[in-house]
Formats: sequence, C-alpha cells, structure tokens
Amino acid sequence: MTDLDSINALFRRWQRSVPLTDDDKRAVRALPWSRKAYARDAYLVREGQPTKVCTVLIDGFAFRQKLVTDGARQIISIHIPGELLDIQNCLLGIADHNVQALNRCTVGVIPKDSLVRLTEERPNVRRAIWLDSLIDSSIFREWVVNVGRRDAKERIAHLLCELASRLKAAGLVEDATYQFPLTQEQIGDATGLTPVHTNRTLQTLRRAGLISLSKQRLSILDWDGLAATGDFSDRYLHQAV
Amino acid sequence: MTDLDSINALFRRWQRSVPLTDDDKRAVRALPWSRKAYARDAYLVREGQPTKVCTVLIDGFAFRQKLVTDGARQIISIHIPGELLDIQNCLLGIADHNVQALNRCTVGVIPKDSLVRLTEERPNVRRAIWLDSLIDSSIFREWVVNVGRRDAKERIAHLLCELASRLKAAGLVEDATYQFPLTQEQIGDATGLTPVHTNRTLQTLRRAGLISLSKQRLSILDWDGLAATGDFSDRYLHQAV
DNA sequence: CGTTAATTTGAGACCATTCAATTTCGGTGG
DNA sequence: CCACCGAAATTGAATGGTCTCAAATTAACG
Repeated sequence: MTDLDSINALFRRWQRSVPLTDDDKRAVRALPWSRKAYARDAYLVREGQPTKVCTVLIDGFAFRQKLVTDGARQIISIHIPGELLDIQNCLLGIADHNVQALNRCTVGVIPKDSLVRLTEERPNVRRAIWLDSLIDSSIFREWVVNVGRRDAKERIAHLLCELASRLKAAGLVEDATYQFPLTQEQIGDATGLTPVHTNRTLQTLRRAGLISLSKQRLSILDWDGLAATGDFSDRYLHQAV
Repeated sequence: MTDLDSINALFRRWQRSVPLTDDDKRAVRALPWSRKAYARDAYLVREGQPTKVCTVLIDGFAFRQKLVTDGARQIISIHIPGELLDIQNCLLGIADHNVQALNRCTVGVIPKDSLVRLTEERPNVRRAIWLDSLIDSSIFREWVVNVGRRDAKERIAHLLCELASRLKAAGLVEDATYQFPLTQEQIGDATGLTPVHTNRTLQTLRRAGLISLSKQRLSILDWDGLAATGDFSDRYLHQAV
C-alpha cells in the first residue's frame, strides 16, 4: 500500500491483546499489500468464489451476509476499521458467505499465501489473528442467541449496544453521539426482522427515551436502559483491557 | 488417558484435511490427557468461568448454549465425537457460553497451556485446529441465517440435514436411519422455537414423507426433499474430500 | 410398575409480516 | 438555488406464523 499508516488500525486492534515487536510490524508492513476502494453495497467477497486474498478493513464499514433461496438476506456481522474481513479465506478453499461494503470503504488486500506464511513466521501475529477470529466466533454465537431468543425490541437494542461497544473499544468514537451508517432495512437484515417492523421498533426505543436515531446519527441517551432492554453484556466481546 | 485409542476420532477428523505425521500423533498422545465422563445435561463449561482446559468429545454428544435473562435457552451448536468443544478457551480468559452434555458422554481434557504449546511446536496440528475452528465459525454463521431468515419448517429441516451430513462425513453413520439424541425441546432450543411448535412442525415434516422420527431414531426418507425444504447446501460445512 | 420426562393436542392471543400508500430525506442536474 | 428524482423512512390495516397456557397421552427408566 502506498500509505502504510493505514495498517495502524490493524496494529492498534491487535495490540489490545498481543504485544507486537517492531520486527512483527515490519513483517506485516512488508507483505505485498494492495489497496482497494469499494462503493456502497459493492461485493468484496462472493459466496461460492474460490478464495485468494485476505482483506483488512481500513476505512468505512462492511458486513457479511448470506442469501436464502427466497431472496431474503441475513446479515451475519458488521465490521469496523481494523478488522480482518475474511480470515477464513486463508484456509478454506471456497467462500461460504458474501461480504459487502456498508458504505464507501477502503481496504488492504493481501494474497492469502503471504498471510499464511507470515503466521508461520511471526508467533505474535499468529496469536493476534487467532484471538481475533475466536472473538469473531464469539460474536456469531451471540448473534445466534439474539435472533433466536430475543424479541424485536431486544434484538435491535442489543445490536446497537454491540456496535457502540466495539466502536468505543476501537477508539473510533468518543461521545454518545456518532455516525451510524446502517439503514433500517440493514438493521432488519441483521436482526431477522422486516424493515417495517424495524421502523416501528426503533420508534418504540425512541419513545422510551433510550436512543435518538435520524439522518445516520445515533445517540444512546440511556446506556444502562438500552443495555437492559437488549439483555446486553459485553463479556462476549472479550475486549477487556 | 488410559485408553489412547480414544484420540483416534480426533485424528480421523483432522486428517480429513491436514496430513499428520507419526511425530505429530506422538506429540498429541504425549499431552497430559485426562479422561472424564458426564451425565446427560451435565455442564462441561459454564459461562463466566475462567478457562483452564480444552476438551475433546470422545463419545456421545454435547452442545453449546447461552441463556437469556428471561431464562430462555438458545443452543448454539451441537457437537459429535472427534470435535474440540471449547478451543476458544485456549486464548480467551473467561468462558462466554455454556457447554452441556446432550447425552451420557466421555471427553478427553487437556490443560490449555499444553495445547497452546503443542500448536507452537507442531505446524500440522496447528493448521488442523485452525481449520476446525474456522469451520466452526462457518457453522455459527449458517445458524444465524437459519434462525434469522427461515421459518419453522425450514429451520428444523436444515438442522436435521446438517447433523446427518456431519455424522456421515465423520463416518459415524452408514445408512439413512440412526440414533438421534435430541429431544423436541432441544430441537426447539437450537432453532429458536417453542417445544410445542417444534412438535407440530415435526409432524408436518413427517406427513410430507420427508422424515420419520420417534424414540430417538431418525430416518431421512427423502434426502433431496428435506434438503430442499431446509434450503440446505453443505458448502458451509467445508467437508469436501 | 410406578414415576417422571417427553410428546401430543386444542384454543386463543400476540408479535411480526405482508401489502400498499404516503411522507421525508439526500443527491443531482438544470 | 430550486426542481426533481430515487431511496429511505413512516403509517395503516389485515393476515398469519408462532407463542402461551393448559391438559392429555405416551414413552423412558429405575
């Protein structure tokens, strides 16, 4: 990549749990990076495609999704800068889900072989990647619970808490009001709800004084209340410092 | 473990994708294994507990679950012999979900530090474990889709297809009729349904001539029909040989 | 053979969906 | 800067899938 500083989000994330030496960082920087930009809704990975590269989100948001036969879409996770979008592509031969840009975003791309080689050579990096993917897994598990055993109000409250919590831990937001790039349809796709019901549920949360959300700006007015409504505890994010 | 052959299920599973040398196997056998038996419904891991060991399922079935505040339970995955139940315990300090025995089962237990050390020393083993946990992740993703975007009939059909497919790939069943240890309540907990509705939905599947299920024995009478009903494709299991 | 767990059935209520229409927002070109 | 346009958000009403509560039946087990 021309702008090597873009990798810093990645380092910051990894170093939350694993110490990286200068040699580690040099090795990561020395990978054959290429930089790529995607428009809103563009596909970064398509289910069924052979996997060749691994992608780090540098700027903007992305999400993973799968489509069912009747055309409905389920969003499986939402990603913020500094996260690896498709680490499973390093070992699995065929992509098992789609990755899409949530808004205009830029990513760093590494051929999967070089990344695998790096993990062989740099134990700290390996450990950081391993840990990251285990946390990924934990988030998937929580999402199964969210769509499986919570009602609409709880699901959406939980989703908002998770995103806020992760953004805060990543140092990407400071206060309780910040840019929130999901449309109501996308919130619905992430929670297994229709856009109509998502809309009504958001109104309920607003009327309860828990959030204010309009024009892509979200304010969490009552964190404890929202967390209680969404049955949210941040343990599954494993981001304790 | 007194009976070292119990590890064979593990080796068979790993070798589906990664070749293991005799040295690799010796190293795995040399780990400080202990063997443990659990009664039906016994807890192997409890959410919130510090993690100290890693567990391989040797015989019987187990499942992972989380409880929500109102007491409802969501089953997150179901495990068959040869699978690692809690590999995330190697790196994450606190368990983020519960693991329970589905029926009477026996497991092999390894202190997590020894397993971590083994992954440092044996690249093949490391690769096998990594791959396994990536497939785990893929299954979680599919479950999010299952409970998020499929109706009751589809969810249950999908669950039955997944289990059948995994059991077959593991060489644990031969024909279309085999022991199926889930109660209807557990099927409901795995699909985000109530036991009552699970019961009615199973009757629908029976009446459609797709399955026969009674007294813990499942027959898939029409695989293609069941797979179509459940929108099932085995790609996400990554078990192609 | 008794006791508990698991399955099954019925009826009514409710949460979420569907379908359709309206309003507001955001971006673009004249 | 305003007019226009498509996308997103909002509203209404009717339908429907799933839940709840309760009771009956059957299976599992010591």
